[in-house]
Amino acid sequence: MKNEDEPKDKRLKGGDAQKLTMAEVAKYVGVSAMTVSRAFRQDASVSEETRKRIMEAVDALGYVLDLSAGSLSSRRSGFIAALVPSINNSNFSDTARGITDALENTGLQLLLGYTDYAAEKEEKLIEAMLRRRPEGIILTGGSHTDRARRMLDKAGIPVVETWEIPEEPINHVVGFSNSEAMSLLVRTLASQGYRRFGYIGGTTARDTRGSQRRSGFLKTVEELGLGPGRAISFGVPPITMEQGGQAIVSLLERWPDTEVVLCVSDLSAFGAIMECKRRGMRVPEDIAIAGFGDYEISSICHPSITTINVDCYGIGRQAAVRLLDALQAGSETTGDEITLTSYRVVLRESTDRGVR
Amino acid sequence: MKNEDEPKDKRLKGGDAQKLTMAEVAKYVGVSAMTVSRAFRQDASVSEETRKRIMEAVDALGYVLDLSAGSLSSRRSGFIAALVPSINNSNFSDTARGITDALENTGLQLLLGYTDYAAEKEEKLIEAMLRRRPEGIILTGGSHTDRARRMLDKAGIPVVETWEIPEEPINHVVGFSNSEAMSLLVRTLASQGYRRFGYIGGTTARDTRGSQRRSGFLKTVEELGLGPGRAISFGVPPITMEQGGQAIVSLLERWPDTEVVLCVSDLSAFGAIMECKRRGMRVPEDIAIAGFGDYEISSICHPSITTINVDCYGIGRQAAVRLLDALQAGSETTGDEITLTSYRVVLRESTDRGVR
DNA sequence: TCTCAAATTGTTATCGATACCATTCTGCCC
DNA sequence: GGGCAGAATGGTATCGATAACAATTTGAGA
Repeated sequence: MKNEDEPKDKRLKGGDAQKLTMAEVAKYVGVSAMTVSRAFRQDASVSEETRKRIMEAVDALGYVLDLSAGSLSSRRSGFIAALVPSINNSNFSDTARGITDALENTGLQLLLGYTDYAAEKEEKLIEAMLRRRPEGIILTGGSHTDRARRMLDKAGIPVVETWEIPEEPINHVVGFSNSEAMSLLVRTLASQGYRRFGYIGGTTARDTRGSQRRSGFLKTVEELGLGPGRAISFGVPPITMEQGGQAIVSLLERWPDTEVVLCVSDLSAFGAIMECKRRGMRVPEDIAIAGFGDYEISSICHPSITTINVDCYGIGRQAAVRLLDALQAGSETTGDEITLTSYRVVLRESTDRGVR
Repeated sequence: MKNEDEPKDKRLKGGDAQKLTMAEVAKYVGVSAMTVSRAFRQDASVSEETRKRIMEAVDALGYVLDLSAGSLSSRRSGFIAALVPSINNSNFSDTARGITDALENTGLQLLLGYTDYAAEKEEKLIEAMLRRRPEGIILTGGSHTDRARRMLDKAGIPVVETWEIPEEPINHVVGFSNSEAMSLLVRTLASQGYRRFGYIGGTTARDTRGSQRRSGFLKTVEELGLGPGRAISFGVPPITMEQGGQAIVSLLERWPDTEVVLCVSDLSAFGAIMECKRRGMRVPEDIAIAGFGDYEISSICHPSITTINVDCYGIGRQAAVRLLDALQAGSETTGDEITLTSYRVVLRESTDRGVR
């Protein structure tokens, strides 16, 4: 046991270092590589004394475990893959945070990708992810290409679809009905006396949640006998604040007597409100506006925005927990139940015209 | 070559599948595993005809390449690691998007982590990332624990620090001086006649960019002979819209005659503006307010918010490009230059009192 | 027809850790 | 004191692809 603790600090910036392997740590300590490997895991049986010596050596040498080698032999990659439509949307980044938090201290790491609301990009990403042999995968929505479905099926890992209730779930589901949530908002506002409803959303092809909200809107307006809903499609999802502003202008040009406008998201609602104010209209006195998603901005801005609060973080967290459960259960599949997540209407100033 | 193209579609949901290996594809096609491996890369020399046959087999069998095995033997993980303070902040998610986009079609995949503005969490994440042997790593800021620096040094991979100009850069830098940017904003507003400046930011310990903005503010106010700056610390970074509102109340209680308030970010500025309006103050007539970061909201809201536009996406993109260059260059390190990214003052309604 | 370089394909060793099984050691009990 | 369970440790094969080199085929030119 020579005393070479200090490997002559020769500032080797980016170079020969990194050759370090478990075997060398083992030699340094005077044990076998297998024992070093065990020292890195908690469940393994290594004497406390040996582990301590090994960890000191690891520290002194600056060794860092190589998981890519480990995962090959153990057949466990330690990855969970998750795909969200957009990473810039705070609803989805909340979900991503929920996943990450749930994964903490499980030894699993998140591989995150964003699909840009495109099924083809999702397909490509799924393949890229599967090449890393994730132990489970979390998707947003239930709309996938055939090849994507086949790959997922073949992969034989638990799959969780989130943020909606797919008609044909692949496996696990953690989400809610966007259509019913929007329907609830329509009914709530209708019960407050609103009659002439408008809707603003993106062109539907890519954003399935958006199109479900739209159809929930249309269906409910009809059911309530409030005539055909006045819906505007504007821009490629996700629609921005600015597009929300442009859309409401179109809508009011076409149907000037609209009383209340529901938007596919708070962001477009905010843009719509600001545009109305800029044009001298008062919200909610002249026009009431509501959003969807309960973004931070909606409770802060003036007027504050009526919306649907969705448990974004909880969706991520629960999806990850479902996945962890499924992994624990192993092949004795626990049945493909649907976990419904909560949502609720949050009434705020933007639709508050007092008693009507 | 038996015709077993259709492996009797036996709906094997999550089970025995997945055993598929390159060798089996090879056997199926009647070539060696090596040839299959070559077929997956573009540069490799395989006859077009063979590649086609192999790819058909891959398709028919549903084989998915296993990169964890490949990266072990090729000694290239195909990962780039990136750490950002928060994934929920649109400035940083723009940066993450810039990185991802720059990585497209390079065969490199992003491993993303968020540090929650904590150096200790960063240290843990760096270790977790290094265990995957990334080929390069992108960090936010220049403040790291000693152990983190040592690990990075030892790893011998290119490191890019972003979003600020560290005093002691590890390697590459892509960023700008937060202090000077804030200073520019102060000077610009001073030239418009503002004299009594206030500042709102989080408690400084964790958010180094925030503290640089603060010190840039204080220094410049002093230099201009405008007396000691009136700075409020409020809340743990990142400070929210709501905290921005609370902070400006404190600030105005203490210094009621403040003319203009600069905020560490647009989000807190927005919260501050809304709170002022709620209390019946007019912005900018009674109090002018400015932010930092040029978030989408700032151009849309009313009044629109004066701010510093930062090229968040470009920071990510350029950081990734620097990394790719460094990887290409190999060990002939290309010198540790600093790439400065642009920023500019964007004057909007929230500080526009007309000619003063 | 023969030669030789380039293109294509195959063989074997290896990447660095872990699974699996064998071995050694410790200490307790009858 | 012998036997034996259980803890600690070691040896070897292996995970699934790719590097490196060898072997074979192809085709153009002499």
